[in-house]
Amino acid sequence: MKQPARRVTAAMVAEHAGVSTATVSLVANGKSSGRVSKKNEERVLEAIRELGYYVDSIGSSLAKGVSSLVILVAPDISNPFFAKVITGVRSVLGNDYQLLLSVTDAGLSPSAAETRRLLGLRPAGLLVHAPTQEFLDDLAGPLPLVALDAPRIDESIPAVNMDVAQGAEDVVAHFAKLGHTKAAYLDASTGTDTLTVRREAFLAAAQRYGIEVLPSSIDSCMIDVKVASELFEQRWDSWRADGVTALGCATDNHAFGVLHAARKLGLDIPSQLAVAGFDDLPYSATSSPGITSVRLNATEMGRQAALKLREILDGRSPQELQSTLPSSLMVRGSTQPEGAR
Amino acid sequence: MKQPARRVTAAMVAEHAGVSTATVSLVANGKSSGRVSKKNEERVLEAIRELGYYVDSIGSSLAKGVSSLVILVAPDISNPFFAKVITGVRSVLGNDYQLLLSVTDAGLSPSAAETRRLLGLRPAGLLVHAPTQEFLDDLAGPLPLVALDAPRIDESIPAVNMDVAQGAEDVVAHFAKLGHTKAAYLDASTGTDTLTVRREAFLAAAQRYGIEVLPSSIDSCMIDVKVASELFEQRWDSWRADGVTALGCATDNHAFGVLHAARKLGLDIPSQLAVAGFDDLPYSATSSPGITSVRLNATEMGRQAALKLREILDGRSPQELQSTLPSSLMVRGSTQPEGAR
DNA sequence: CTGTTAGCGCCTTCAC
DNA sequence: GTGAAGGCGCTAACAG
Repeated sequence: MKQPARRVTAAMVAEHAGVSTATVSLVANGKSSGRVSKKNEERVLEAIRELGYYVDSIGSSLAKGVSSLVILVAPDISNPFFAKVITGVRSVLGNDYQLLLSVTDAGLSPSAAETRRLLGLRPAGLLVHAPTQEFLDDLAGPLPLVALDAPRIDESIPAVNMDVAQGAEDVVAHFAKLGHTKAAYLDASTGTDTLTVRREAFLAAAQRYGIEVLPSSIDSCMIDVKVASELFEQRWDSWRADGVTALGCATDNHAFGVLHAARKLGLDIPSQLAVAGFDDLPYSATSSPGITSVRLNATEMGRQAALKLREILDGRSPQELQSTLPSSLMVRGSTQPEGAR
Repeated sequence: MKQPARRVTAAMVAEHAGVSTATVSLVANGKSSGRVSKKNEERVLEAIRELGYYVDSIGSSLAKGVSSLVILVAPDISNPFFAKVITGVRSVLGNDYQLLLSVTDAGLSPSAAETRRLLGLRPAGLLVHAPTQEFLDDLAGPLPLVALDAPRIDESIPAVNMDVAQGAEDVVAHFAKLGHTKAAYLDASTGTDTLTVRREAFLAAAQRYGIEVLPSSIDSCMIDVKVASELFEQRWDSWRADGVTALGCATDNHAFGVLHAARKLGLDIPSQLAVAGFDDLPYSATSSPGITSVRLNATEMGRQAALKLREILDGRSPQELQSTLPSSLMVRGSTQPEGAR
């Protein structure tokens, strides 16, 4: 398979095989059955192989008005959680669509300009993780789209969510059962809805369970171990003074930061402070102490989102427009000493 | 900005503004200075705003023969390390190119078919993380490309690497200084070159430093905390019998698995076994014990790779075709008790 | 300066 | 079952 100086076009293949470009198109797209004679089909296939031809998706997209691209818009790829989502998506999309990720800067939703560039690619569909309403407004079109992890999104938009509210409630119930009466909450400053829901559900549940969370015991920072560590180190004195003995974290990354700071401060987890997070990262089970965390099934979320998108792309409307995946609380050493379990 | 049913094309804008499509193209691409009258330019701008027009990159790419896409091919996105690479790349690419990630299944290089689909997009350039030679062969063209983390790649291919060999040597030297004489190595089974270099450099250094690494003390598994944990649990008895007191891990993820298993086995790290890894993941500093690890500057790698690519895209040839970034050993509790440092 | 023209590579009618 | 022709939206080259 020698590499020709020039791109191999369908026209070259057609000439080489002694057929027209229409026939080449049919064969190359697997639409030949019953429309192209066996003999010509073989010839074309042969020529394709010989010349190393592949369909130019630019020309194809232009002609068809749409590409075979599915773009997964991911505001925060640093979350290891995300790799699992991709695995799920890929398992469904297979070879029929080409999956590409669009990553933005740390936790930020794409700007309007970036959104337009995305649309300029004429993707067949979009999978959007934790979209902001603003982003969806920018999109403003009938583009097939499924949102992931978008708990408060407009009901008309297909979405797959995780039951983080239940997770937050489980955390609080767990704290209550352990006898805590004063808690703090370390929020993430990226204002995605899932984080808002986590916080609000935590606070609401706290009230129900009679756990006090003072406004001064709520703070937030970026999803970054180091930043979280520094923030906690700063705030701990005051929280301790307030009588805080339990801490809910918006993400396991925050919890890691707290663990790190605690070690530095000589603060014992969980006897002096119980810490719980969300996401159940792979590392959460293996840290020391292990982090009690709300497990979310990322692979399944990716899978279901891709399934919904395919339904839409195939012209069927999804059975359930929005679905919610269950969460479960993984109790580990950061809230409860090993022996007590 | 009302959304019309149909896509807004340059022709519509031209009509609306009373100019030709060529003028619209010039203005929309910022190439109007000195070629379009102020008056017409304003009119076009006005029309663009009014209609909500944006350049269709499909049509544009077709006409120009190349897109403004830079595709980052990433075999293993689950590595948190990777998010940093992206940050670095983005900081250089800015708005001039559109960065998209192509992800494959866990650690595998793209298949030839996937590669062709990638090429079908006519990317302006490719950034490839840990490419296999096979992948580069499939590419077979004069496409601007920069490899990342490809220590053994053909010298004619621009690449940015990290000095993992030095890192491996540092680990061994550290072990030697601590008095270890028998070590094991837990390799990653994804056969990328950087992993081969890590292992070989480790073994070579071990020989120089008089540390014995029995063939039976080398094993490998996927880059996955759980899998690594299970493998170590299985092998530890035999390694201990061989007198192994130090363990080099191909990645911090492996080291995490080992830590996890050690806790289960009641094995004390580092007094019974010293463990070191590569990558210095954010979690490595905050686990307990912290993991001694070879730090690699991922952000800088992304930045430099993007810079090289830009040079190529701008028609300049990179000053240095290949460069290597230094690594540094972060010593933590997994090899040396806190007090001893 | 500005408009016209001719493709870029492909797919989809529409005749044959 | 096949080929010729038109057009997707844009840009570059060329006339005016």
